[in-house]
Amino acid sequence: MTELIKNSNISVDCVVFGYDTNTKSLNLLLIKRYLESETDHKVLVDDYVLTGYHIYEHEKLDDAATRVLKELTGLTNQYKKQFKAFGDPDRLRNEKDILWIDNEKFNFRTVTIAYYFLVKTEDVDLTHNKNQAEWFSIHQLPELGFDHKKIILEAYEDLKTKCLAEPIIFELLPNKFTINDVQDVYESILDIEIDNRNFRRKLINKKYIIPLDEKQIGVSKKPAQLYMFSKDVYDKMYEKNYLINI
Amino acid sequence: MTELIKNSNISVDCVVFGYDTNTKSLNLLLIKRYLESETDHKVLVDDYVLTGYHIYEHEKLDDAATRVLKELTGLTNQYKKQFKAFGDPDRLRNEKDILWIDNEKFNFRTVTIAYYFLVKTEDVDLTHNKNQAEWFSIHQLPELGFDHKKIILEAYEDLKTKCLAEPIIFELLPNKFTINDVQDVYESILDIEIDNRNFRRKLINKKYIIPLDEKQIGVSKKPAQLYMFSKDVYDKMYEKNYLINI
DNA sequence: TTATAAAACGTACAAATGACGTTTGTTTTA
DNA sequence: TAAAACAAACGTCATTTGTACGTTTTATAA
Repeated sequence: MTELIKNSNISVDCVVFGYDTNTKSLNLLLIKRYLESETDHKVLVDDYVLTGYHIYEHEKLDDAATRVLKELTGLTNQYKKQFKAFGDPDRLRNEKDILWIDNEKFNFRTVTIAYYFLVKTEDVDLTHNKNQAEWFSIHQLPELGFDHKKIILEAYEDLKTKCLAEPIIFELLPNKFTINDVQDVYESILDIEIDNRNFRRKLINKKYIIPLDEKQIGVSKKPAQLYMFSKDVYDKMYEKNYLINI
Repeated sequence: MTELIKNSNISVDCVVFGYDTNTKSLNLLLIKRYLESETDHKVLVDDYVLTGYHIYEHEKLDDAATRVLKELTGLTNQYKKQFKAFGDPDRLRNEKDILWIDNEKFNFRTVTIAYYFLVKTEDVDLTHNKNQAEWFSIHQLPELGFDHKKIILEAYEDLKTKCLAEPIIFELLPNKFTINDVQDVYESILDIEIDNRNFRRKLINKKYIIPLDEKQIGVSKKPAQLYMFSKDVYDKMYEKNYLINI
């Protein structure tokens, strides 16, 4: 970590998706932006933004995103995807969207490389963070600064597509989970209802969904069978099936 | 179009995929890079690169990519996808990979926003181009400069995934095509063999594959039925099917 | 002991897929 | 002019997968 590239016009922005096992909901981690004018203390902006920062001189893009996530959540080794770059010349040029960095006005064109991360909300300790970070339901977003609403919506679309094609869903689950836990995550992300009986059969038949010699404990009804996901088995058995799905 | 951002460290690079109906092959448009040292005229680089250029001050990223494609091929309105940004700090720092722009050495870190385009090779007139542009089979690429091999391979992977999920294949076909034409494109892109009888049945049953009152002309065997693709019908009937395919 | 409710299993049918064989129709050649 | 050649187009069948439900099991709580 050395210093910032002078006058850098490249940044990373992180869309942090957090799944909350308790509420069974997909959430988004945003930080409060609250700025007053220097002269009359009138509130200029009072909204939320994604976390992002400029890239250090000798830093890879991926590493910059990882660093930003760590600063925000303390987490490392989370699932990460670079999904799009945003760089329209006017994307930071709204009257109210003047960005302040180290007390300097910063409103020239900035290209941001946008990433999304998958985390479990329970893993994040918001009180340890210097930013005013909060979780928001993906379906009830607050007022957002810059073009961050657009970035979020594109990240969400990408996530939905991705979770249908690859087993990233298990990034949001504990090591030991029930079939219904998996269904809950799918339903939260995709915002759909799934037939439990068919879903259960489909999942149980996967070789990489491995039943454990354990059941749920501390539940007030019939405890469910616990399973784990084996990435090894998945990777070994997996060969791209060229199913033309148009 | 105004002037370049001074000391800009952002560029676009274009991966131009071209389908050749005659050879039934997927090709890539690359430009020759040939540089000698100033002192002893030793050949420093003699390889190929993608076309790319820096972004004008008031230009959107997408527009920059479109401009680069037009300068290279004369084509506009081609299918375009921004698929990844590449910006590792050392990506242009190889000894031989010094980039010259307007006779000035340019070797600091540059982030490039990479796009791919789909074109028909027959639409491109290479002689009209000031660059030494050539088509290469996707399976027989020449020596490539910078990190362009990596960029190409990632573009190709993205294309393969994309063409399985969305009907972008028709961007590579004439308005009127036969079922076998479509199969040829899939086989070229995915590098697989498809059973013609099953493929034909599958395609004919799609409502947006519309049979015309026309057949092939000038063929030396039984002329095939011609079809067209209706994007209207596709868009109307299409609702995302949440088929979990893990 | 029984009621409860989620977990887990089962059935029936429709639709899609995969692996083939057969027929059709046009052009070429014998 | 008939036959050969060959791609186009159609057909069959077993298997898998998807969809829509009904039923049984089982641990806990009343």
